[in-house]
Amino acid sequence: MDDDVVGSARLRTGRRLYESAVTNPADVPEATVSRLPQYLRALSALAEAGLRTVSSEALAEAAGVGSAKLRKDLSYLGSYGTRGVGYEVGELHQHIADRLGLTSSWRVVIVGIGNLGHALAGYGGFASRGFGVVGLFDVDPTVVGEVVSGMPVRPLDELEATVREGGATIGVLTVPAAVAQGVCDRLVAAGVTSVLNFAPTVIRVPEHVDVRKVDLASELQILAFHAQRKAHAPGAPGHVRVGEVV
Amino acid sequence: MDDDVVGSARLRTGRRLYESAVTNPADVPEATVSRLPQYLRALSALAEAGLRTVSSEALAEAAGVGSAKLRKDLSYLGSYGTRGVGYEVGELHQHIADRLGLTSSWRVVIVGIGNLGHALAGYGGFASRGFGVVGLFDVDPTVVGEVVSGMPVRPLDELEATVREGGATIGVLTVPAAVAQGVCDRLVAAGVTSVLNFAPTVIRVPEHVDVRKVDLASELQILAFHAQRKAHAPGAPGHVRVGEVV
DNA sequence: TAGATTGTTAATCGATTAACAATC
DNA sequence: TAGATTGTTAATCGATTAACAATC
Repeated sequence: MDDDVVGSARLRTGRRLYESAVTNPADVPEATVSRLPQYLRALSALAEAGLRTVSSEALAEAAGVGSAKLRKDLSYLGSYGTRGVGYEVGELHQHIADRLGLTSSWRVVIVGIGNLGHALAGYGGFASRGFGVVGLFDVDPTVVGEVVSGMPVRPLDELEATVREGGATIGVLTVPAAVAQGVCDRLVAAGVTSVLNFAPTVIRVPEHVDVRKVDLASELQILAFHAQRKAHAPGAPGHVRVGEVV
Repeated sequence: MDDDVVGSARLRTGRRLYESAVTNPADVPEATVSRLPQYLRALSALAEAGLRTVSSEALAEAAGVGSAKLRKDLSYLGSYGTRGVGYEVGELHQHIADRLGLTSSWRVVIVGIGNLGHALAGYGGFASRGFGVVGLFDVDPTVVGEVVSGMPVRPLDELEATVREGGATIGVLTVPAAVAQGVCDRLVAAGVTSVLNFAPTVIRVPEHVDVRKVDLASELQILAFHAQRKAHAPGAPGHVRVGEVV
């Protein structure tokens, strides 16, 4: 699990000593990056089902996208398919996992061990995918000391020391909105460069830090928008166009 | 809270009897829809801070976007600003809330009361935003009957009856991937038309049903991709270009 | 070789952005 | 009126899609 920094240069298959034809990670479009985890999951499922090779058509179906999009996405990573045959399931899985950095071991801290923090700390998907939780933190003295999934909840004071000693680079924020920015600043100061923010607020970070936001309320509101759109659509039951004489 | 179907036609401000110039909800771009909750949140914060009016520049700053994008987004909803002045905070909040359908009361069921289901059931943001939880479900007999946030967990058998009687149209899936499709099918058959899927699997639904997916593992993997990109970037410590003679 | 399927091209579509005329 | 700020235009950018030449 502990590959070195130039991990992707390793020559597992004995092919491609020079990767000049392969796109740089920086050149992979963001929309493509966001779909790589889906492809990885689909490939895992296909491997478990015993398949050795898969066509772009079948893999796309399993991942819930169109086959043209899938082939375009994979083309950004390089050419790992065989015309007339398809993709070798295990090999493609390995390539994508490499590109996603899942062959490194990323160290994660979770700050805010409320309901959601508890749920995330107990999430089995961390370890199996190259993510190791190295610290759980909370301010609440009644929560501090509690053991969650085999790991004690520490006081917030110990945040910086643990991040530094544990070498954590990913921070998960499950704190109230009001304190999210402050906690984030401390994480960044201690060396975290990637933040997954569950707090319902905008947080600002220096340019070298990545933030992704997961927002339950927003997701529900977007669903509500479309539900309302359906209800108001012409032809929908009870729909009346504004200004229309009924 | 219980506005009727033509709620957005109500004439709160006495203006705009005919809305012909205003875009249909169907015409609001998806990217814009996904930002409306952020704007709503920013407006709430500004209102709490006592502001009456706000410029696109200041609102954009609070929402974490550019001002040009904000003005373009708002233009899809209609013209609620005043040139030379800005937007009236309360009025704009009301308009966006209307468009998102938050003045209706959406009924929600949550299926799968594990760690994450617990967290969501206890989430305070539901009620305050026009979402009412009308049912919690699990298959596990040791969980069924437990009272979570004042509501008893019911056996899965009662899913259809509760969805129908409660008039739920939104279903939240916090079940294992293996059973997600089956539970989703039952939700849809019972009348749910919007699904928020936390299960790490692709689920298929009829065309009239909306699905949004929240996926912790994917989010972490996307962060890992960018972290790896940073580590491999030219100039990064320890970076060696593939094929380069060191 | 014939059939199958990739990888790539080019057209289309949708989103972002800067600039500025309209107008309060 | 003069200053400020919106709403819209048009250019640019990025993502999607269908079609098909390349090739196994």
